[in-house]
Amino acid sequence: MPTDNFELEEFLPYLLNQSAEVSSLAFQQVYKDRYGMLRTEWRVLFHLGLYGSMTASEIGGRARLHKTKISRAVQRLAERRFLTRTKDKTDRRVEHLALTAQGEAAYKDLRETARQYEHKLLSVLTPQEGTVLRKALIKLSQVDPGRFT
Amino acid sequence: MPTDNFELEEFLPYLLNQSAEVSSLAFQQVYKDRYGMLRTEWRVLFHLGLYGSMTASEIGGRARLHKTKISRAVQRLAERRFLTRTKDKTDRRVEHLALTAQGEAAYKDLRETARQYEHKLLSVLTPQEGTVLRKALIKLSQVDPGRFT
DNA sequence: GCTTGTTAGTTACAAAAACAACTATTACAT
DNA sequence: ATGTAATAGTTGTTTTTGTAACTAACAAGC
Repeated sequence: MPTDNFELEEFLPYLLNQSAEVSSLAFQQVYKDRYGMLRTEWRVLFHLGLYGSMTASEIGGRARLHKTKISRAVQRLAERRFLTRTKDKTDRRVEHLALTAQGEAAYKDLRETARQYEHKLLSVLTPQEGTVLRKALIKLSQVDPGRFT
Repeated sequence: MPTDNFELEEFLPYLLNQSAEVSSLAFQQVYKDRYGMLRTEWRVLFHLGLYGSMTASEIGGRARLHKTKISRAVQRLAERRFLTRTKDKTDRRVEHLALTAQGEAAYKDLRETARQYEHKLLSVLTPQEGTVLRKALIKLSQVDPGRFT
């Protein structure tokens, strides 16, 4: 039985992954069951609901999602009439994406569910932990990935 | 431009996922480049390195990994001589897994790298943030996933 | 004009994950 | 003892993802 002072259970990337997984699971079930959406689709939906009409690459920039993922998510969302795509007049490469009424409704429903869900999550923590956690996560998620290497 | 008080960038599962992804990326590169390992393989290796000989399902219980993932990770690790599998005498269903010398060496190397890497990650945060973050994550990761639903 | 480079987005193929069904072995209840 | 359920682990099939190569349109330099 080896003994050393390294604890896997305290290794930050490990903890982050475990927490992310646990905290996503129940919510994932919601958008999957109610709307048959995948994680990327949900994200695209939320970006559009939150910031209005955007292009695929704008979403990609904000959400750190690869363009192929977005392309496929947009396709599926369009097929299911959650969003519409309209070509830009001046630059025919870009497409403006916007939620349909149905997409808007799904967004609002999920947003409300998300709010409640987050509330439940936070109830596991003290208020101070909640605040600091969020702050720390914002810092971490904004780290330049190339910073180490 | 819709305005409402819900901020995607502050939604906890979203933040957790983003941070987990960012924080895993650089380290993932290490075990991939140096040992050709996948994430699950690295986890299995670490569990064995940390807790000594274990069975596949013990690892699964601790790491919350599905048995099929473990099965395949163990296969690959065994092929590459990072671990050995020996059948239990009394219960012929179970196999005891243990690191080979080579596996032990890889584990130690990666553990040291992990330590340093974590140090760099933490340098983005204040000491207080680091402590509280870890505590909060431990709480979150231990939440029963069925608690909501 | 034309050549070269860049950007938006798609498509094709390979790698990995998820899920379900399976074998083998042990436990347990009648 | 024997039929049923449970456990350990594997295998096969389907989804998703990752990666690279591609088309189309614009931009810039000459």
